Amino acid sequence: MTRATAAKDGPAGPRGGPGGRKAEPAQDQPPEAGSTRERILDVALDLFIEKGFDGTSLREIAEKLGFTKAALYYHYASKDDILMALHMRLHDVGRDGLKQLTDGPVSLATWESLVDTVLGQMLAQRKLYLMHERNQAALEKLHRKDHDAEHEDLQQRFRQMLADPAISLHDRVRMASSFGAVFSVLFMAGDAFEGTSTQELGELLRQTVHDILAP
Amino acid sequence: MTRATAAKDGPAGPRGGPGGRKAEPAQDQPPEAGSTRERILDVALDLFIEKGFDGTSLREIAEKLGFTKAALYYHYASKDDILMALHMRLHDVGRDGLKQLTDGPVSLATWESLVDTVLGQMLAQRKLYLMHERNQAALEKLHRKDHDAEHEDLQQRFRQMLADPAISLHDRVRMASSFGAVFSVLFMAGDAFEGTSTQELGELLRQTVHDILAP
DNA sequence: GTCTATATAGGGATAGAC
DNA sequence: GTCTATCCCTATATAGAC
Repeated sequence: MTRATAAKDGPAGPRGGPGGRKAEPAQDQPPEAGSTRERILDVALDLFIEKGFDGTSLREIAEKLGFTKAALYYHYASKDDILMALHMRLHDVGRDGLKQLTDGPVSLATWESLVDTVLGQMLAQRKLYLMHERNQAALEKLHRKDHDAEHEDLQQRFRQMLADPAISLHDRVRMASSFGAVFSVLFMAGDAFEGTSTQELGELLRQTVHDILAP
Repeated sequence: MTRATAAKDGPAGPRGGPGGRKAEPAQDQPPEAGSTRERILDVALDLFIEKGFDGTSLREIAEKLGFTKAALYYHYASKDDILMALHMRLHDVGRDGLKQLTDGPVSLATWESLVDTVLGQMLAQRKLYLMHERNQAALEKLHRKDHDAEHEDLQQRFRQMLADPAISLHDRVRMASSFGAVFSVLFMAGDAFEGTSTQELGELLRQTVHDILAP
């Protein structure tokens, strides 16, 4: 395909630090929108969805960007690093949603509002969620290595709540089902709902979620 | 990609068919339960779920079985062949369910009975479905190569119906959601419902599905 | 920041002995 | 049916030039 020549190749200097070279500073800086670093992620995101993480080679990513494999290593220390960066994108998105998660008991009402929040995020960041869904094995492998960083994954928290013995089995099935409703429409239906506006789809799904959780 | 040289259909192993050089049992026979061929699939199934198809090496499979990588090639011509054999297991299971799929119009009632059928199959063949869910990229790649064999996949048929313009958007969302309910409880909830009997889970899910599709 | 060239590892697959 | 040994290829990753 044609390369996305965005005209503005970023300002000089690897601010924040190009992946783990010998002794580079950490890269916790805010990501600049059109930077090469970000463009790499955009391309990788598409390929990881289409061919899977393992099925995608660095050469493919580089070629789509118009340069060679080796150049990627200036921006990311490893292939895993690219996956991790994409994971962090989702992590940032999900942080807001997790804030409303108190440590207290979960009611069907709080669950509904949680699912509503996540639904909004999924509609806005569809590809990011899709990539995660289709590369769970690779992501788990990644997590095993970096067992630092608080693993308050959305997925993990969800599963915890679904296993909460304080909630009746009936309700837990409904909770899981309501999430599955959203998930299947957005990520498993192929292009069956492609022509539908996100707004309309969102409304229909919110209503569905509500009905599933209704007593 | 696999190598381009040499013959593609390596005549290895006890599969019948053209070119099988040894006098071995044909492949279209009923699979013998405890046979090495079946044990290979059992081990591969677990590993493909845990580490993904690409993340699993033939060496790993062989080691779990107590012999070496090369021995696998007596039973299967390639790694893809193993995946395909697992896919066929599911194909066989799904055939019954697809029988009730007429070419006529789909009502919510027929959809419900279809989901009920699939639910039963999923409860009985949980790992097989889970493997498919977690290796969609690899399976799609496989399908591209073998563009023979009628691909009336369950997934494909489902998506077709969900895109049917003769059905209202509202109903199609409900249809997808009902499937997602089943899916999420069985495959996305981790071990949250591990302690629950399949019967009880089945009943709760059938009721949920019914409620989602109810007018 | 990107290139060429290269090191290195691991995987799938084959040949032929037993 | 399984083994050892080997081939070939592709992939990640590194070194150093420009």
